Amino acid sequence: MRSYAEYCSVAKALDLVGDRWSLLIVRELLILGSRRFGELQDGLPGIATNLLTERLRHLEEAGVVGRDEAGRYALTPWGELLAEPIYALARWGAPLMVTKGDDESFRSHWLAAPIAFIFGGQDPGRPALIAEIRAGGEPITLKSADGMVTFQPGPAAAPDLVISGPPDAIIGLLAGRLGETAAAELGVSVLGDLAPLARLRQADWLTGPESYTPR
Amino acid sequence: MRSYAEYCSVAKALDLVGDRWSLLIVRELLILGSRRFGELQDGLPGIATNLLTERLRHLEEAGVVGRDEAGRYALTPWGELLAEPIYALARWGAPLMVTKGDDESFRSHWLAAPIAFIFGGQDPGRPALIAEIRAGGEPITLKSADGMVTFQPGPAAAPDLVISGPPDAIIGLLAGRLGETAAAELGVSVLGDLAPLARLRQADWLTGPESYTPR
DNA sequence: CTGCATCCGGGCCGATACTG
DNA sequence: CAGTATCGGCCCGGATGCAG
Repeated sequence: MRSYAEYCSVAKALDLVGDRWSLLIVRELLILGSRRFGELQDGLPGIATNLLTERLRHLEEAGVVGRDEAGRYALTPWGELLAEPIYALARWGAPLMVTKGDDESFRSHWLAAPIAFIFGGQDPGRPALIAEIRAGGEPITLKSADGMVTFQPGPAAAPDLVISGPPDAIIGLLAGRLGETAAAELGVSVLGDLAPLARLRQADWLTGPESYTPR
Repeated sequence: MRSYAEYCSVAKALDLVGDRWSLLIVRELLILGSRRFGELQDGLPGIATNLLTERLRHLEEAGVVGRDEAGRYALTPWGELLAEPIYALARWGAPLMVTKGDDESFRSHWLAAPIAFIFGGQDPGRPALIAEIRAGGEPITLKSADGMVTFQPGPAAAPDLVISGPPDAIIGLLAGRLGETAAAELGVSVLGDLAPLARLRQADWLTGPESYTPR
């Protein structure tokens, strides 16, 4: 992208990561760690290979992305700092997540951001729990331990709870916006007890004031 | 911009504000409040008028921007929430601000972000102070009162301190990266006592670890 | 003067084919 | 698997025109 040529930090940041796809490439590396070209491509449905190549080269030049011994792409320490702007954008876009359009693609690891907001922070009183979430594609694991809730891609070894269903309904259930019966009507099936999960929840993500809802 | 069509909060946010210029339009409205078309144009050097029109329409449709009684553009409550992602981006891009290129345009109100980081937070022990900063174009005012430092566009009525000079040197001085003599060599002139200003400073913006410096 | 609409050249994007 | 090459089309940039 052509530079804005402004002596402004926002403009300079956008000069580096403002191109189409760039921030989504960073999102992939942020959530999943180092990735190969083909893995990135899978997490960016519809991206053209030449664009992925060009963006990666550009991000490498800028010092945002590097390559490990195995030739896989990974964020540099400076690139990791993009977590803040990206998660801030994700939180801002949260009201747009109430329903999933049929034409929209989905990868289960994209649930990392919602999970980070809903179960964020530390709380010593929070019960330990391992939940496996199956929202399509590869399952993901949500683990509560030592008062912290963490996200992991991949299935859980010994889950206390397994939740399966469409992603929008699962987000509604996790966020507390939908009850178990309401979620069940939307196709969510639960194996195990949901009550401990409700005690993990911190934020009212997606349940903010009406006035913030777009349109 | 064409939609990413992903069920992901980041992608959906970028569907709305990921176009070229969009976030900079929001930056203008965030810093300066409601603005007219021509005022926006002045704060976005190089934007084509048709693009400004198109972006404003798009942001209006999305519920990010509205118009007041006088027909001026202003952020909606939801649009105001973009402050977080935009300021996060600004902070991330901070290491790129050490020097100003000659080809880069500058508007003094863009100093709002640096000032917010350098003098952020509340601190009851902070002295009261009014400083006028002349970095080119319209002066801006930095006011410390009740432990908070605030930014205002426009000159100060009764400043305790007036700082004039090129923007990059002024940022270096404000951030504490440059001493008064070093800043003077770069063309900064100071009227009044700088010592109280140094006591306002909170963050080590732009003085972070070397490893974060790109390239 | 402000706020836009139109037009056009060029560059960026998207899709597919192709190669080591 | 990891890109490179190519090409049509859309978006961007800059200039111009115009109505209130």
